[in-house]
Amino acid sequence: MLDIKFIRDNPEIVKEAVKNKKANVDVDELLEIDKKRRQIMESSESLKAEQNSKSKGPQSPEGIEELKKIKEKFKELEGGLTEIEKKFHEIMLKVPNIPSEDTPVGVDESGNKVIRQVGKISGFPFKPKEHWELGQELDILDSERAAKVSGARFVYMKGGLALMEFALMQYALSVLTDSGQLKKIIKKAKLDVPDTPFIPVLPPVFIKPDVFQKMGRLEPKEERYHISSDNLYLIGSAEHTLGSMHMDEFIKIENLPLRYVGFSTAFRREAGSYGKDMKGMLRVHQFDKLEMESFTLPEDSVKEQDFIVAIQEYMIQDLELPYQVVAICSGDMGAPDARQIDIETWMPGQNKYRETHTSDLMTDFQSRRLAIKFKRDNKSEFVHMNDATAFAGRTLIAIMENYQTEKGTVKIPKVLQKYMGGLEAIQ
RNA sequence: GGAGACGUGGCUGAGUGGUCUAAAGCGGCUCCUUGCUAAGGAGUUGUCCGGGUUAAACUGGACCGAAGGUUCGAAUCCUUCCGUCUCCGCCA
Repeated sequence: MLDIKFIRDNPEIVKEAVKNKKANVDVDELLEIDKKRRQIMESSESLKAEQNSKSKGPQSPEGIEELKKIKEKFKELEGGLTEIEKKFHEIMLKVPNIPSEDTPVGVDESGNKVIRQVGKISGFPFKPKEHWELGQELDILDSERAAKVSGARFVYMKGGLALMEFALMQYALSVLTDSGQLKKIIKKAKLDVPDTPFIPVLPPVFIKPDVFQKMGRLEPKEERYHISSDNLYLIGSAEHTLGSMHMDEFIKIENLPLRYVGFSTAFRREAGSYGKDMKGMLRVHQFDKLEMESFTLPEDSVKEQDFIVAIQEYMIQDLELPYQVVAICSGDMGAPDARQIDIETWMPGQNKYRETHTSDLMTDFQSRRLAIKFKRDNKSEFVHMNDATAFAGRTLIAIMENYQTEKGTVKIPKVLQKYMGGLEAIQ
């Protein structure tokens, strides 16, 4: 949510953002409703002030009659106010965040800009297979039985693949929780951010509807799993319950930046992607993800995102995977984002870069709805929030396809071997 | 899931229809005194939404777990929900 004062003072900037983000919001209507809302508020509040001052202590019968009249008038005004506030709030929730200045303007993914490509795409002396072929042949990925038991877009991950997921997560945790390694990353990327380690968290995977709404992640609802018996949603990312963890709290300024790394299963209905990426585990209803979430001072949030991207790149480089960094354009980014940067990792089987990581700079868009603040010079301000993928299941696809051999086996990246009992290949 | 108790400011805790503009204590902050691993005194104290202001000052309203309701008037009465605790049951 944006600050209504900001919208009042900068209607053109907001209109531009609405247009570039393809949001369906009438800013002029919003401002008109805001004006009306404040008018009603003023008259209803002064009426209430009158009522308050007159209703002190026991009343004479005439006094009660007079107060009854004030009450009736007040109720009438208040009814109108409730209605208009509801409308006001509805539109406010739809206003998207303002894209950062360096966000490319564009209507869809064709407007995204590749910032850099890193790592050499290695040629194979044979035709590289797709991950689902490798997985099936090595008996580490079973979609057929998963379909039988759970339906389409589910998988069983088995044997070396199951082990590799845990290895990947453990490797990432070892980097993110170690200030020494973070310091190295900061130095290498020439950044000026503290080396505060990420606090590991295993968050809940259920979330209440109102909290989901405040995170700006409830929509599109068709994408969410809803448990009607308890009116709860399944999260689509650990971000959803990590970001809302400090809802309605003041974070002490000396605790900023506050960084978390959360592991959870992510649930996605994948509505609207019928027939797309049906094979294997690229697009599934359920996958595991390690997610970074950080709360910072407003002036630090952009470098925080740069830092987070540097961490992502550092770890992908450690896995020796070729990738590209992509600035997502206004029309393709999420409504709560100010700046979205994706990392696409090379997948030789598909002969394409595919999205494996994303990084979202939310500025105060979420914290304003969630009321997450800090105090500075006796004033309260909203924190800024960043969230980003550390690793998700898709990275395993990139590893399988890049590390495959002619015999159809999959070698294990060096940095992961120690987390897999020294295993060097899945065969 | 069953039975019972409870939810008040940063914390402890009083308040069962009007004097609550929420007592008192602790903590925090500011100043004073004293003089040294400390003590004492005075003052101050939250959040949100309006108005006002360059910014403040100032000012109106709301907030006692949440949402509704009763009443001229609700922390206090009623309803629903959420949460916490105790006991029982079930259980990785």
